[in-house]
Amino acid sequence: MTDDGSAGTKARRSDATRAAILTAARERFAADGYERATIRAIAADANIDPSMVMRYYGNKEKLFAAAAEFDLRLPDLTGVPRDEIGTRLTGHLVDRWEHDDTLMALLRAAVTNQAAADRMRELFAAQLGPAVAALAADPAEAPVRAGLVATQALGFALSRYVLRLPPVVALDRAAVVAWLGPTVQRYLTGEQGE
Amino acid sequence: MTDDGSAGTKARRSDATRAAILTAARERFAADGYERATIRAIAADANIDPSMVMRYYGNKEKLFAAAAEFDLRLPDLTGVPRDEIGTRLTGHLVDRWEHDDTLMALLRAAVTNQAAADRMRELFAAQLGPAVAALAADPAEAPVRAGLVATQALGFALSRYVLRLPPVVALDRAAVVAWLGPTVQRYLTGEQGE
DNA sequence: GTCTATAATTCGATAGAC
DNA sequence: GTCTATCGAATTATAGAC
Repeated sequence: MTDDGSAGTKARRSDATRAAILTAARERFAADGYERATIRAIAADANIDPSMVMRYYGNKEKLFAAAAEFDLRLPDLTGVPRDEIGTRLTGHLVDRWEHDDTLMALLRAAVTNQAAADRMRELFAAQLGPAVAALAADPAEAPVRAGLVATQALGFALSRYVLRLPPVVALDRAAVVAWLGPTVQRYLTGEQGE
Repeated sequence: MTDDGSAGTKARRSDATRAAILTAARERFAADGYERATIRAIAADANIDPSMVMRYYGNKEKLFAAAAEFDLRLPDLTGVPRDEIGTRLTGHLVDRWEHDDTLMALLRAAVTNQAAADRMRELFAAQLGPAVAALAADPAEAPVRAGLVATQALGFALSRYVLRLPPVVALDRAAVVAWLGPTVQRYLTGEQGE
């Protein structure tokens, strides 16, 4: 990041090592949580020496910060038919959970690590919040609606990927969207108590 | 438990100590999760020597098992008007979260500890599952419905008490019931995609 | 850039005096 | 029953040789 070297196209040898460390870190943080994911184990997964992790990322906290960088990549929903945005958003979120370890790392770590919880709050405030605000009739209630969507999205991920509640694990993608989609739809566009 | 002594009404001195340990353990496990809740810290909270914790409960795992014993105390919903069971169940669950550290201890620990996750699965299978089955038109789909209720209930608790997402923390009890009640109602008695 | 050696802590658990 | 002392293991992090 700080030194581009002489050739712009030539990747430094260390870049591959850095990337390998990040991948291994994401997997370990996702599988074990913050405190049980050790630098030694991450280094072993990346086939390097533990001291290299320290050299590249300074300490465990900064390594986590780098590994937990995440973009929800929310699609633009303003053009979608209003009664379909719940299912569309639900489907997108399921796909993001399913194919990227980063959200799992963030979730598992956020339960026992303050910095990770801060990051998670920031993620929803900076990414989900604005997306919901763009859809809301009344911008003032956008934060609440985004928060409600978060409860269902996070609860689904917790139940399916962390706790592995059998009936929740058994649902296929279509069933998840069919069950959770209307809930998300109501949180985005509906009213209390109906 | 194993020795009643000579007088049935006289509590042994050790009973108070055991209870103090359990209370402190629940608070620490709830606040810090399984690995960060140390036996030393629990003993300090209970104003006793750390070795006493080991003497009474053997090891950390058994201490957690004792501290995480929990009863959801689900009310009988069979007499409640069918369209009100969602709000009734939601209100009850919020109250259970709010006034007992045990569920928080279980949730925080379950994210990084296998035994705690097993306990959480067992809790829902043994307590929420049957209650939902008693209400379901088709008993075969009761587990799925109970699982869906779990995703929303756990996601709410995670967002409000663990991650402390500001918009979710700001909701008062009535708003929580008004927003989440209909969701739980649909999971209990409704259909997919509507 | 890479690795060895090790410092400095912290934790669960045990042994044994009183 | 209670406490002191400590073991053995594991962790993050650093210093320094090559």
